[in-house]
Amino acid sequence: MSNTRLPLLEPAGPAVAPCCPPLTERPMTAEEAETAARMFKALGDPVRLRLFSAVASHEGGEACVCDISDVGVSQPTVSHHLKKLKDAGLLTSERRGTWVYYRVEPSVLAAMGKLLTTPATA
Amino acid sequence: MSNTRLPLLEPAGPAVAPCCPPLTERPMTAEEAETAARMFKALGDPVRLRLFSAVASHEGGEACVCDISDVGVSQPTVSHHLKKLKDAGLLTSERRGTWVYYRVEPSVLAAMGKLLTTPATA
DNA sequence: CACCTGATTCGATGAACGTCAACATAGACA
DNA sequence: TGTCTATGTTGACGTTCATCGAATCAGGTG
Repeated sequence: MSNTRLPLLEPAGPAVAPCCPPLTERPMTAEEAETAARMFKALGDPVRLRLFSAVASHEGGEACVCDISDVGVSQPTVSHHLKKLKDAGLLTSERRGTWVYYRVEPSVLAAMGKLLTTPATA
Repeated sequence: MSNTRLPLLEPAGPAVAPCCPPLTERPMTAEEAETAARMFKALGDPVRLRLFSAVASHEGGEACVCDISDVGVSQPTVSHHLKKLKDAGLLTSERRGTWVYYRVEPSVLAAMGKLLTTPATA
C-alpha cells in the first residue's frame, strides 16, 4: 500500500491543531468550517466516539485494538473507523510487535474544546 | 449506571445539555455515545457549522435567516440545515413578524466543551 | 383585496456513509 | 517451515445525507 492518500488531508503530522477561533467569536469562513467540520464529523458516529473515548480514557493514553474492539461491530468495521479517526488527525497508531497501539493526538482535544468556548461560559 | 439524562430527550426534542462525562474520563457507553454523536454529527457539516457559528457570533446571540443565509447554498438547503441544528437541540427558533430568529442553546456549547475536556488541559 | 418578499416543506437524485464477509498482511511461536 | 493470532484492506450492499427545483405557507404593503 504505497498509499496515495487524497490531497484533502495532510498525511503526516497533526494538521488539525490550530484550526479556528471559537465558534462564537465570529462567523466561520468556508475554509475554517471545512476543517472543523471534518473533526466533528469524525466524532459524529457512535462507534467512532466510543472507540475514541476508549483510547482517550485508557491508561497511558494509548490502547491496542484488542482492548477497545468491544463495541458491538465486526473487527473490520472497527479497523475502518480507527482509520477514519486517524485520517482525521484525531488518533495516531504505532505497531509494537503483535499489537497496534492507538493514541490520542492531544492538541486536537484542546483545539476542539477551544472551538466550543463561550465568552461567558455557564 | 445513574444515567443522568433528561427524560425529555427521547422525542426529538431539545434537552441535550447534560450529556456525558468527559471523553477522557472513561469509555463511553453505547447510549452516551449515541447522544453525543448526534450533537457532533450536527456540527459535522461545513454549511451547518457556518450557520451555527453565524448565529452564535451574531449580536445578541440571535440572528434571522436573512442575516445568515449567505453560505453558498439555496434557501431551502439553509432551512434544511437549520432544522437539523434545531432537531439536534443546538438552536432554537422564534418567529417575530416576517422573519424567524434563531438562537444558540447555551447549555449545549458548555456540554460539548466539557465533553472535550482533558485532565491535563489547563 | 391583490401582490410581493421571505421562509418552509415536498419530491427526487446523486453522493457519501456504515456495515459486513472474504481476503490479505504482519508478527509470534512451535 | 508451517500455523495461529491480530489488524488492515477490498468489494459490495443498503441506508442516510446534502442538495436542488417546485410548490406551499406566513407577513407585510399597496
